[in-house]
Amino acid sequence: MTTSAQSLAISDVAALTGLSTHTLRYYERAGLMLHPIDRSSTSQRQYSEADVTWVTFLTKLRSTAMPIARVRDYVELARAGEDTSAARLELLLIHRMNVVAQLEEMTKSIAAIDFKIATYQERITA
Amino acid sequence: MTTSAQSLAISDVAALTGLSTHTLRYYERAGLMLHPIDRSSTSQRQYSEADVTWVTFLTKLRSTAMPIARVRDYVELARAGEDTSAARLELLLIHRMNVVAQLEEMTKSIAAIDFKIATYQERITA
DNA sequence: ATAAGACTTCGAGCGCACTCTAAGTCAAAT
DNA sequence: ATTTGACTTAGAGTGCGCTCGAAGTCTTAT
Repeated sequence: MTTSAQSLAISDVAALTGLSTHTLRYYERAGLMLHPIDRSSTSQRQYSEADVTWVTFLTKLRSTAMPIARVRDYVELARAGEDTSAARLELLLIHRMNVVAQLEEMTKSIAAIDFKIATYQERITA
Repeated sequence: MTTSAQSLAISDVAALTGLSTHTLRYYERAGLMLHPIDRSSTSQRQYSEADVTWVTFLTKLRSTAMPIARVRDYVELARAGEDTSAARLELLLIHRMNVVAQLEEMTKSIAAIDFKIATYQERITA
């Protein structure tokens, strides 16, 4: 239900990002968007390309387990203007450390699972 | 509060595994243990080394986002006896695929985050 | 002997992140 | 003209995984 080359309907954004329209509205309500999404004359949301770019980045933060509240902190800094760059950088660097720790833990876990898998495979082929 | 060299109190297991005593009891109630944990004469739980080994593996499954219900499926297979080995192997192999997919997604996400971090660092040093 | 503290049970409560419902408006298709 | 289906809102409901509370028992230290 695209209304122009420049603006996308919520269903388009849902299709592009893999989020449901419910979730997109929820994210906006939860203060995770950089600004309220533009509305048509009939008050339907009109997403810009930049909005989609942001939603896409947002899903990267979420898929690395950044809590909604932290994303909101980041967004509030972004809305506060250019002089919060250092604070936003710090927030991302701290998050990056968490992600690296998660990856390490998962890597250790998969090694344990692989070990178990190997014992099953030996047992079964025997 | 260890009661012997062979059996461990719930608080010991909590300390060893990083889980809370509440969580250990919850896991048992939820059917995630291979069998009910032995009790002392005063009905306090007495964990064996094998129990701790299992809890440790269980935390590996959980830390790779295996749902409680799937862990329970695995445990029920294990309880059903030796001839469910193939089914347990299959369950672990499917889980392994999920974990690899998660790792890939997180790796893509961290790349996007790193890109963003780099733009902040350029902006700040400029 | 008494007090402190760890244990027990069962069930309720919580936090997170959606996810859905209901009632209503609007636009495009037949 | 009417039906279909997507959209809107506010608020309630859901599912998961714990997490806690209350009331009581038992052990250990003073």
